[in-house]
Amino acid sequence: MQFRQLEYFVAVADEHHFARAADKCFVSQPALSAGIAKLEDELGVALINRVHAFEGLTPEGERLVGWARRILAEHDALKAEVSAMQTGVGGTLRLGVGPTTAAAAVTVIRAFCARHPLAHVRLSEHLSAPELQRRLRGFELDAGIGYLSPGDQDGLHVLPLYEERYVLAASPELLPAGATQIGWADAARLPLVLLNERMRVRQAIDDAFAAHGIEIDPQVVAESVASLSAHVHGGQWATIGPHTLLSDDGSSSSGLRTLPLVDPEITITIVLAINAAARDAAAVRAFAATAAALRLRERLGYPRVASLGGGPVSRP
Amino acid sequence: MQFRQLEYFVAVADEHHFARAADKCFVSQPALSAGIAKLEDELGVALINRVHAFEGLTPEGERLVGWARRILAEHDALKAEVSAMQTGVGGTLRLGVGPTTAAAAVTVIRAFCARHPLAHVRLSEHLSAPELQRRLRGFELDAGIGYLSPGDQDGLHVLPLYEERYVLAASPELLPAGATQIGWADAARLPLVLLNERMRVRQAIDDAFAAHGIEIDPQVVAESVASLSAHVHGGQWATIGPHTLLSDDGSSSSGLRTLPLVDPEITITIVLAINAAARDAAAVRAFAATAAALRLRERLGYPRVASLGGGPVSRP
DNA sequence: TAAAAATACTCCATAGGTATTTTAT
DNA sequence: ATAAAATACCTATGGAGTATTTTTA
Repeated sequence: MQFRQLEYFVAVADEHHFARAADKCFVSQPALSAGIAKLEDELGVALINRVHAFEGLTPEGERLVGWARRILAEHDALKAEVSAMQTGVGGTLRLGVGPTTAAAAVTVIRAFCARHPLAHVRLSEHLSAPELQRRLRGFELDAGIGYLSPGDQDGLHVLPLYEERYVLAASPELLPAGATQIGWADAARLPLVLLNERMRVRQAIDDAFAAHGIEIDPQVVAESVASLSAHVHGGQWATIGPHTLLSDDGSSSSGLRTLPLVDPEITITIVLAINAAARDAAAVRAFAATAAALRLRERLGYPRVASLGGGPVSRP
Repeated sequence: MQFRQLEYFVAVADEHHFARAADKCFVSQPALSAGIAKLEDELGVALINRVHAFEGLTPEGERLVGWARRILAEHDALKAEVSAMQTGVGGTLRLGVGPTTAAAAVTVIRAFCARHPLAHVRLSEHLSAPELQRRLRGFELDAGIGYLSPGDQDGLHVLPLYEERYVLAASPELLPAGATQIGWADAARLPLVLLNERMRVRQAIDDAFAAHGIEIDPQVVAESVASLSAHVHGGQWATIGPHTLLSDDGSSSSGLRTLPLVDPEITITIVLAINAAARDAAAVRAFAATAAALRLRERLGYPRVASLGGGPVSRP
């Protein structure tokens, strides 16, 4: 068995196509076919169903591709360990982030890259919590930032980063004059644009409404925070989202107001999650250390100072 | 980089000798030397200090040998996964056990081998708690049974197995007639043979004595439970140890008596520990599942039925 | 016909063998 | 002299290339 053959196998599993996989591996198609055949021969089991075209992995292949990814990830980690000892932490960290965690991710990535100039980060964004977990467990990602319910932490290392608070954002004219906060029942009476029901944020919001016996039916259902912002800035809708994304930071001071939602105040803990088997890799250790040192709970805590501009403000 | 080269490197790290390492790998000494040289060349770093004989690993080698062991372990795990799917769980599980956990180990191993006839177990015995941890973390062992203090569990998966209770064992003539238990202060007045101070068991015993302001100075200090038994069966000494090893099970009914030690009763939790990165291997999963299913806490609980013979007794 | 994978075949890089040398104890 | 590792040199396995075939859509 060779590392090369495992790469071929994983490439085919990813590309669903022998010739494309071969391109990705910078070898000819017959070379890749031969490599896969050799691997199957050595293991004594078919990995890929193919009659005259790719038709998916066999059950054995499905199981083994995870091991192949793991071994390749640790092969990379070994090589990265050498350069980490010689020229500092380098290599590429594959980071997945949840749909509403951009602020935290940016903060950590900025610090990480500043401290480790040779390191690179490859971002996978807009990952739902289950997808984030799947990719972490399958060694497709090195680390992830997002929601993770306590029951989903098996096999992962979890470092809590900060608590996400929920706020309502809208043009001032939609809101009661002079209000400094708003209850869920009042929020339900506004024309709302919300994320779709598959997102963890939305589920938390629905739960908060449900606690008041309210079933919400937003006028607009969106798929990204950018879309939320666009709708809200038009002035016709209000939205609900994490304070890290909706609080006015001065850069887009279009007269938008944000009010903390109360009764109840809901929070979601945003964590850094790492596959337990991958945490020893140099870049992963460094990323986790950076994230821990940032004390995001203080930097991204609510309430933050609005209209000061210039990003997060650290408070004693 | 090839798996073979990593094997060569690990073999040299283990054997401290190129020719012996080559034997272990079933290749000629020059082939092994060339393989190591190739690996060092590819990584761009010296792994082994040698002028005209082996002189230890370089700092880089020291760090990388752990990665090499890990990758090789997972290489084995991948191959084992195939046979596990085809012919059931097989391969060899490298199990480390602490100095006084034979009873638990035997019980689990018996069940594991019965359920998975193709699987083999390679035992490393008499491992101190720190050594057990070191080998688990260094991928030299797949699983371990022993003591593990809560602070030492980072990077390991821990499954509590049962509570070890401490008893005093001696010939009846050394003990107060009719006693059903004995206090630490009374135990201190007997001629004692104990394990040495480096063993976790002994430390717990010393702590219990210390709670009464007693500093113990046993007449005999031994290194194995077998030695304890031999001394105690001679009739001149009493000893203190875990109930699983000292309680009379009928097979050696030489008139020995065991009394539970009280004031205080001390217990130590015996756990199954697994490297977090190794727990997905088929044999390791199977071993952990077997151990969990055994409900050792009930089977090895104290007090157990003495003088019935025939091993552990399960109680409702 | 076009597209996808396997087959045929050639080539050469390299892992591994044996024999020998180098160097230190 | 002995032991340990490196070097020299040879062999052959097999990985990778190009060209081609096979098979289905």
